[in-house]
Amino acid sequence: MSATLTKLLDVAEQFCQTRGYNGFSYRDLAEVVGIKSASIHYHFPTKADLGRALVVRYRQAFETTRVEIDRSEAQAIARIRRLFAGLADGYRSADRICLAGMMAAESGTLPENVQAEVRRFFEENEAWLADTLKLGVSQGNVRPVANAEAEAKTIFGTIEGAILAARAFSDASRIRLAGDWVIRSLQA
Amino acid sequence: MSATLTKLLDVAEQFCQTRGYNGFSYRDLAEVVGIKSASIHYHFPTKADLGRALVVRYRQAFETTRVEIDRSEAQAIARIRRLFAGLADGYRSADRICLAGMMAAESGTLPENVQAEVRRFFEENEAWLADTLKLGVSQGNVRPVANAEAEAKTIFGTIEGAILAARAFSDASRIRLAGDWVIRSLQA
DNA sequence: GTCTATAAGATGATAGAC
DNA sequence: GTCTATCATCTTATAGAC
Repeated sequence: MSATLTKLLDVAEQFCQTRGYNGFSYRDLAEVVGIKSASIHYHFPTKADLGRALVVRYRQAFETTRVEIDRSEAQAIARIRRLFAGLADGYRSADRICLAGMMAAESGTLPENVQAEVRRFFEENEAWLADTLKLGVSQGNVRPVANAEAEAKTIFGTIEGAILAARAFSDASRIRLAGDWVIRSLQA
Repeated sequence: MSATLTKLLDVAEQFCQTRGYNGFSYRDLAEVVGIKSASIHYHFPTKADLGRALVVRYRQAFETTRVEIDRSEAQAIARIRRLFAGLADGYRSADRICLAGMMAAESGTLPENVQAEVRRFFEENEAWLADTLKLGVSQGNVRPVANAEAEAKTIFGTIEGAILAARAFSDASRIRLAGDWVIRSLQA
């Protein structure tokens, strides 16, 4: 992967997480990366191509994160906390909300194949959360769950919503608050 | 309030909840309302004026909703359910997410005074939720809460996040799921 | 209140040179 | 890979007639 391509994705990701897919242009991108806007079309013929590449990379990064969490952490509760931290990471560093959360809001303006990648981001994280909930129950740290898949959806949405509110208030503590609330509820 | 003004706000609200503040133009608006885009500037000189008017009206509508809930419903749990229903209403009718949730995501591109109105929307609903939680505790239907204000923030964010995910999946059941989860957690 | 006309600038995108 | 040049279209906004 070329250095320019990486830089394009890095800057576009930041723009997309802070301003939205409809909130930045090839020109904005070009100015920061240091090439002309026409040159971006060499790497991403259409903006839809760029949008899709952004979600795919973001999704894969979280896949890597989850694998790393599973490798280094045995306890389910600790694993879940680590996923929350991963989601909050971007926010803390530069007021970035979750890329998939932003795109979920913008769904109505996105090409269908980009929307599909956004859904897959949710699905993969929720599936992992469901499995981890079951693990927690078997470890005795999590209260019995009637429907792990359903609870996983709500839990993931809770963190996504907390990040959204954190952005509105420029207050990262809302993410920690939500994480603590979820964990407490799972241990009750 | 003139009929055109109301229609402008109605259509703009729908656009804003489905495509975002940056996802529609005066032209889009004009086509649906049936006047020319230049005429919109008579009602809202700048798009920022329109954006602010949208949040203010949305905020006031929820104020009215909360007053009506308090008037007609005695039980705290039932009141909270009604607020959730109010938030989900727009979604069910036309895939609309919460206007304030959308704008929270788009914060980075919004004028500061619009952002302030968005924060106020969160604050007012969260304050009401905190009061209602305390009421529920005194009624014996809600478990003791250490910090009602903090819990209210997380609960509100949970519903906002659920609406976001519902949009991504075109699946309104995610909102009901989150509401049930919150209520169950409050009764545990 | 709504129109026509118009402006200055932005936007995504293409063609072809280097 | 990146550039210049160019495009058609869209965007917010203003001036002035009706």
